[in-house]
Amino acid sequence: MQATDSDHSDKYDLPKAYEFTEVEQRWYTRWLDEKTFSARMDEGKPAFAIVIPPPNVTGVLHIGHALNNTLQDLLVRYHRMRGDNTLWVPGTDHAGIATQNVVERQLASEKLSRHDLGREKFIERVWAWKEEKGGTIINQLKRMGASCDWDRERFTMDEGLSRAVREVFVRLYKEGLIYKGDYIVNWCPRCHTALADDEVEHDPTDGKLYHIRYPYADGSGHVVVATTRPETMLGDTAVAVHPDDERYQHLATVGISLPLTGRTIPVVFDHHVQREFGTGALKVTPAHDRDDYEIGLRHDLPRLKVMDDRGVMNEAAGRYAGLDRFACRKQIVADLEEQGFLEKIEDYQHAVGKCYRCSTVVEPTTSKQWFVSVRPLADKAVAAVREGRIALYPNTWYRTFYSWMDNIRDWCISRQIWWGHRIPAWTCESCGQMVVTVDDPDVCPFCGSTRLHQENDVLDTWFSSALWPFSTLGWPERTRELATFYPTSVLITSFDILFFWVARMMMMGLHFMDEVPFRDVYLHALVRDKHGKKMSKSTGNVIDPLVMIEQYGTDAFRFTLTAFAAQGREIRMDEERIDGYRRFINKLWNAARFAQMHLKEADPAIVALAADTRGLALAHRWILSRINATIGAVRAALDGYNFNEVAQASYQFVWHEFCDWYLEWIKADLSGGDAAARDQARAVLLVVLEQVLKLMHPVTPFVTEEIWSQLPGRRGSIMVEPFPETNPAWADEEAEGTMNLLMGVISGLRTIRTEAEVHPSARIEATLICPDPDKRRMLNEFSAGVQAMVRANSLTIVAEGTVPDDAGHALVQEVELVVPLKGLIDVVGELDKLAREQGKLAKELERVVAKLGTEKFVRNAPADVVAKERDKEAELRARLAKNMESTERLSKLR
RNA sequence: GGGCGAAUAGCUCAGCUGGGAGAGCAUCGGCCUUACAAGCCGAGGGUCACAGGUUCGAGCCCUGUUUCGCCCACCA
Repeated sequence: MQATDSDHSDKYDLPKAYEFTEVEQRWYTRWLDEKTFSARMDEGKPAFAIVIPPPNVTGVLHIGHALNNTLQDLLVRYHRMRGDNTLWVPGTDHAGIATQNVVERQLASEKLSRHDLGREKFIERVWAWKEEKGGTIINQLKRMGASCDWDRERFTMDEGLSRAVREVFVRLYKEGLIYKGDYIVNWCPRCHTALADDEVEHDPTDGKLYHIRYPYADGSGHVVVATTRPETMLGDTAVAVHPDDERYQHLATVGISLPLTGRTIPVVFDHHVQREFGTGALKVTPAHDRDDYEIGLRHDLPRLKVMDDRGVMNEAAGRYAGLDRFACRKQIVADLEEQGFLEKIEDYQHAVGKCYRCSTVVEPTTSKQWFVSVRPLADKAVAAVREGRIALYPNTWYRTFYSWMDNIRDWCISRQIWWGHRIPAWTCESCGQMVVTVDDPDVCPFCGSTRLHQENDVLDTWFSSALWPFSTLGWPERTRELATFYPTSVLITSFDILFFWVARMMMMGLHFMDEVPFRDVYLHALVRDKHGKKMSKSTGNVIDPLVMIEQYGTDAFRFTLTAFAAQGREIRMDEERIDGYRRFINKLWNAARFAQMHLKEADPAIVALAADTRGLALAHRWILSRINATIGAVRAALDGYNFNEVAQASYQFVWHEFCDWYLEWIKADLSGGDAAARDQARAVLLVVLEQVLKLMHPVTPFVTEEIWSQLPGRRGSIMVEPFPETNPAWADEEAEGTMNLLMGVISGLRTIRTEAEVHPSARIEATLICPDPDKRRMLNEFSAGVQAMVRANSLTIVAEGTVPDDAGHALVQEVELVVPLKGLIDVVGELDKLAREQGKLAKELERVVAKLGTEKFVRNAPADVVAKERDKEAELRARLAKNMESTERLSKLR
């Protein structure tokens, strides 16, 4: 350990401040060397498996990944310690369009395009990129402390997974669940590919609404249609109106003369048309608009494509051919204007679909694409969720899940890019048959021709990730891993890919494995900045996990993420909180340092002393009872995915119970002359510290491992220690009750000291007036402890007495605290405080009395609630009386 | 248009099946009390968005309203 001399003192073996950087590197390396993360394939034990949501191979770790992987690691470490047969499968996704874009940008800087290289060379180039740069995010996950079984790392395009993709494609095709069809899709003219519906983002955009006169074919008048995209009128093949719209009934036989082209198109009647919008007449362009496409189907309208793949007008656009779609729009508007067809132009805000990768305005267009018929697959997924075979956390997602699944459309799986799984379908150029096989065919099975041409398209990236839970375990082979770990236990992911990914894994898993892919789905929140804004580079509010790790340490960062991970939709990350938890980690470190100072010479055998709980002194029984409660709370929180409560419970215990009270209380025993008391304190201190470390290990693996390794006794990794279990012998209500009284008295006396501005190092004399004999006995028994904690020279405990005029005074659990303070009392301030307190007490008492006076309350409320109210009344009356006494007493001093 | 979520201390958030409003940070006062000044001891601070309702009792359940955020959707 490299620490400066000033950080050390001879007394301690540990440096004064926790040096996380060195500790983290040292331990992670060692864990890897010792293969502590590897699944032990111990089939006799319950299996616990998680597959990582594979980050894009192009990715760099952002705070969402950090959260996602912290929560997974938390569960994995927890279950590993519980002795489960635990596996966490890591890996990355080939991320078709994203990765292709990265490499294309690289090429562009060399003034090349992928077409200059050709398909094969280009793909080689992408692989080369992947080998060189693709490991970034994996290394970053390691910095987070992720305990994945790295020997099992997978990539969606590695050999086994590619095999699984082909297998699935072929089977679905043979079952008739994959088909190729002419369909309207979202086309990105820049990426040159079709996009799935959910790959299109709709941004509100300021545009124009053009009102155009469409003359009747017989010249008897015109109808006005409104459109935001006038260039598409070249592809209009009808005008639609609502069937019940009386204004247009006469048009059934007339027809429309399409401006600028003179083509005659029919008027059709369709319920889709909103009568209230504009003039209630809608131009129909089946080849370039999704709704119009549907209308076209219903009325058997021709589909006239007027643009090509690049968004440039084609020959069907007549004299507009060759113009870019937006240039064409201008020209059309100018021409309409000139020829008197333009009625008006309005400013108009509407949602424009944009490519999620490059933000180019998407062009709906018809083309040949491959689809999965999802209905039958979706039904299985819905059934599994309805029957509780898959549970969603938080449960608010059920409704959303069902409504999405009910409205699901066929999934367009073909992409016109090169990087990805090329569709395993060949067309025979001799006989025209389609051949779909897992292995590349040499000859056409229909005619024996060798002239086979494979589809150019690749599959949507999500197609391979939909198979992830079983493809990573070796499917289609029937591996031991599959038998052992499928279905996986839980999927932890962000809710924004519930439909992209989670739902599709359910469909594929149920279809091919005949079993759910995971039993639980935990959807965590999106991380935003502390004002609730999305983090983005342009806003400059990005919190970079690696910077946080360097600045505050991985454990502090992980603890923060855990503390924020309540079951909600958003997390507002505040860097100050990370700093706060860094202090917490340091606090734990120093508590351990203190313990170490007293334990390093201790014989590990003393631990046996802690087993006889009845023989232990109060503070020890109390802390064991508290750690026991904390263990229960942490386990329950982990089992219910209430991660924030895991953090909350450990924080509260470590800082405010273990450090603030217990360590202070046992200091006297640890360094006092009573050997028996000292050994007992050492024993319980060690036991509790061990429990704390194990309990916190899943959240803060590094610091706990480091401290663990320094404790007396021969020790292996804390990672494989059994996770703490509640112990009924530790639960001790009596000890807790007594300690609560003592802590209350101590706090009360400290308050009196502070308010009278008694110097912290000055000693006081105190008297406790305690009518209750039981409490009096307790106070007498632990008087030495109380005196030490409040720096009192003497503590007199009496059954009754009067309070001198010139004394600090308080009432705690029916014990009066009296501290004579000659001339130190701020009489005016005290009176003021008493008056305020009196007001509060009186008001509260009034409420309680009224409540108890209500017959219905006494009759209807449970007995314990009523009893509680009665106790409260008595207590309030007593406190009020004491308050008045004090007021009277102090008034005399004024 | 439909759906979902949020609104609690100055800030960021907990508050699980209804039974005396909590934490961290920030603020104020006092302390280098030998584990930790990255600390310790103490104090102040809230009409639980608003209006109704159910109930003996509501931050929590119901209805409506406002503000903010997100998702879905075929108003060109």
